[in-house]
Amino acid sequence: MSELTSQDAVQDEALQQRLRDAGLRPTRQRLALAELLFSKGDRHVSAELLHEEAVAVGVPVSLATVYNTLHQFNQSGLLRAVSVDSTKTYFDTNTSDHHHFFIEEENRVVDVPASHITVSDLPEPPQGMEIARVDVIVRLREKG
Amino acid sequence: MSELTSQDAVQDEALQQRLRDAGLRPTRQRLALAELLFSKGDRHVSAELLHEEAVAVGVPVSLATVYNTLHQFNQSGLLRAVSVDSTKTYFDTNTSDHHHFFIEEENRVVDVPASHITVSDLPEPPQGMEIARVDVIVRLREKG
DNA sequence: ATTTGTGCAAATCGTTTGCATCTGA
DNA sequence: TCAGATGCAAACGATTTGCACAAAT
Repeated sequence: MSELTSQDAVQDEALQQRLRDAGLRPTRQRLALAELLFSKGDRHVSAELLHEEAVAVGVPVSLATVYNTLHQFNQSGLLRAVSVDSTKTYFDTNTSDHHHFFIEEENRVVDVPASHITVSDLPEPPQGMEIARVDVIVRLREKG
Repeated sequence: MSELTSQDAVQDEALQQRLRDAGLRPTRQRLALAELLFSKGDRHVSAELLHEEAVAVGVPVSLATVYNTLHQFNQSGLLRAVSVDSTKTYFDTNTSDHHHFFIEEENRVVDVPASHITVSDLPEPPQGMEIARVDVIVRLREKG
């Protein structure tokens, strides 16, 4: 059962470890979703899209499980939720400190190239509060 | 019918004009909602809250009309929609250029004091795109 | 064996829409 | 008069939940 020596098997092991490190059991579904999420570079996916992809590659997860999984990944730091347009939630596989472009016409989220954008002159937070994170959304429109 | 000389009547006229200037008929409901929105300083309201307030002061608008009205006000520049948490839309009566604090525990949006926050080193937008707006959300948590 | 995850369908929540009725200019 | 506005209830899309079943340690 553990005799495979292909790249796939090696990658599987890595993903399994990654899930374990996050405190999550490496189940079939979670592994499949993790692979879709993390083996194609940085992505910004919606639950619906991820669900479609999973079904397409022959892993018939339920939509509910996709939602559960995305939230678990988000909580354990494997993903980061991005709030841009109040109708859908997008999950970003890039968890490092960065900001986003949002193309309204296409409902698409894109990372701002690293190290760009400097936010300075931040105000004092109100009494007893501290800054958890600063999100910058650069909204784009077609040049006209 | 137009013999009132109280402050209320004067304010009503001002609101009526404001709606007319925005290209909207000053109907009973729109006037009532405008008054709730614009006579208490800067506010960040959800459709649900505004609806409750209207009913509370004896103006039984329907929720659908509240949504319509908020969107019309948004489109005509009287309000500005703020996307912070993907579940609800908040409308900001302050339409000037400014940014927001968001207190996650309480689901509350607060203006960042004017003139604070400088965003610099903005990246080039992708081909054929231009920057429509830059939104900064400073997410706050309780200090602990 | 026990704990944790999964699937399904139903429920929920915010928001939108269709359509008959009303109302302001 | 009559375009535009409103209310209601039904429709909607994204997300959550309850619970019986299945899989992982």
